[in-house]
Amino acid sequence: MTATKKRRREPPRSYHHGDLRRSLIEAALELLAEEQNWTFSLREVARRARVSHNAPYNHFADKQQLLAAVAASGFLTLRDRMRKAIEGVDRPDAALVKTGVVYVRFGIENPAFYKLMFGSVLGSGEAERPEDLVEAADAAKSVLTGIIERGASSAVFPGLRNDPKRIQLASLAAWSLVHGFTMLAIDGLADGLPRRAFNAAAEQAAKTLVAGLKGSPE
Amino acid sequence: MTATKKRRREPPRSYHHGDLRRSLIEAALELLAEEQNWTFSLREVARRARVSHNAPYNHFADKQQLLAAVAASGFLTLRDRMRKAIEGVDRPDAALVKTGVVYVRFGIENPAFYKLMFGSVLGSGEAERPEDLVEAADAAKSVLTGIIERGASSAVFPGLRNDPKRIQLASLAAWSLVHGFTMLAIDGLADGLPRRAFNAAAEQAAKTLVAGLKGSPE
DNA sequence: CCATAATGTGGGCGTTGTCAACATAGGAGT
DNA sequence: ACTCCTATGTTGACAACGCCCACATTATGG
Repeated sequence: MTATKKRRREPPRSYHHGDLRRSLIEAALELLAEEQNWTFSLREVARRARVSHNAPYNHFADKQQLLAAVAASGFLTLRDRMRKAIEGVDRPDAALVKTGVVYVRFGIENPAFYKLMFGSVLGSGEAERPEDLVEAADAAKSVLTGIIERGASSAVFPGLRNDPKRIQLASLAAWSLVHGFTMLAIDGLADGLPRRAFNAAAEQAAKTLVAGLKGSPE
Repeated sequence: MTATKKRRREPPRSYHHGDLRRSLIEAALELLAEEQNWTFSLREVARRARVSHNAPYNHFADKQQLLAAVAASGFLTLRDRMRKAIEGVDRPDAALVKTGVVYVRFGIENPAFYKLMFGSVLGSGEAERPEDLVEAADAAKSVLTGIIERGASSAVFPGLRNDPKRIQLASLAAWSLVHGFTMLAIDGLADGLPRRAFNAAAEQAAKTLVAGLKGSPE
């Protein structure tokens, strides 16, 4: 697919839009950033993209599916940011802390976006979870898991004993910590921490967990 | 002439309801449990309580306020469960682990309820957060904080040095861990852990953090 | 005993999500 | 080139929603 399509100079003023699917996702992202929630209507998204209120249904089965696509894109950019953040870092313990800080910052800087990623579809009680979304979420998690695996195999985290089961649990704990921290910070439940103290607090929290991983097994 | 009053009859179901406010909250809880989300309409809640679609507005400014009341009640029962769980436990480290497990279990057993507590109002981008709700959330958190304070003053968590600032951060980290773990578990992102493994996993995660707290300061 | 607040009812407005029917454009096969 | 198919867009409609209004009914206290 994506063979070389004829690049018509004709701008998308025609009846057909060109790449409406992407436009809709971008419009949704705009609204999300402006209103800091996803209560905007599908019709409003369509208006932004200058199409009729029913055009979106050619690309998304319903509003949920559009939100799911937005959420998936969020997980992917989050993954990329974490990857970039640890490009030069060798020590797994340092990398883990760094990743946590970047993760939390992403959430705090895009609160509504971050909440949407987890809140709009994943936990909405729908048994039907779009494949793309779950994949994207796993891709983000795999950054954490990868670091912990390296730490386990290089004996930086001796408590894990290089045991896949323990590694899995530790990764889950790490994700839990950063995810929970981010959520609480966004929700304004992180005590009276001033805005710029979040980074330090996140770093401290991550270090506490890493200290636990460095220790011997219980 | 038309306004003839027949007030000799007095069934318990009079024009006024009695305690509609509570009934509405209970109806909302029912719907929440049944549908596992809070997309139900305010009118549906009113129907459950057998009142007109406008009666709720005498007790709640809007739908959000009703959900906020439901959320607040959730935080209070969560607090109670945690308190009860550690009634006989003396050692702060054991109490902390126990509390975490109970916390996670509450969330997993009432997934939609738990998500509502954090998702419907707190993080909805509204600057206006009902006082009751924030208070109730703090009350739940205070159980964790209380344990960590005891651990700090009794030198079970020497890393904290009995320093209020460090205690605050550690409490936040603890809450982050259990909150994040619960959310991920609810969202089905906790790997392929079988349902009954959650307890063990939660316990392990909590222990890892506690191990970090027990260690010396960095 | 009645004025007034508290509480519940019915009607209505503008908007929403989604369905159905129809219109248009671009390609594939002949 | 012509036709037909399919992807994609449009308009129209409907029931349901949140919330506002005016009004009805009860409770209360001066």
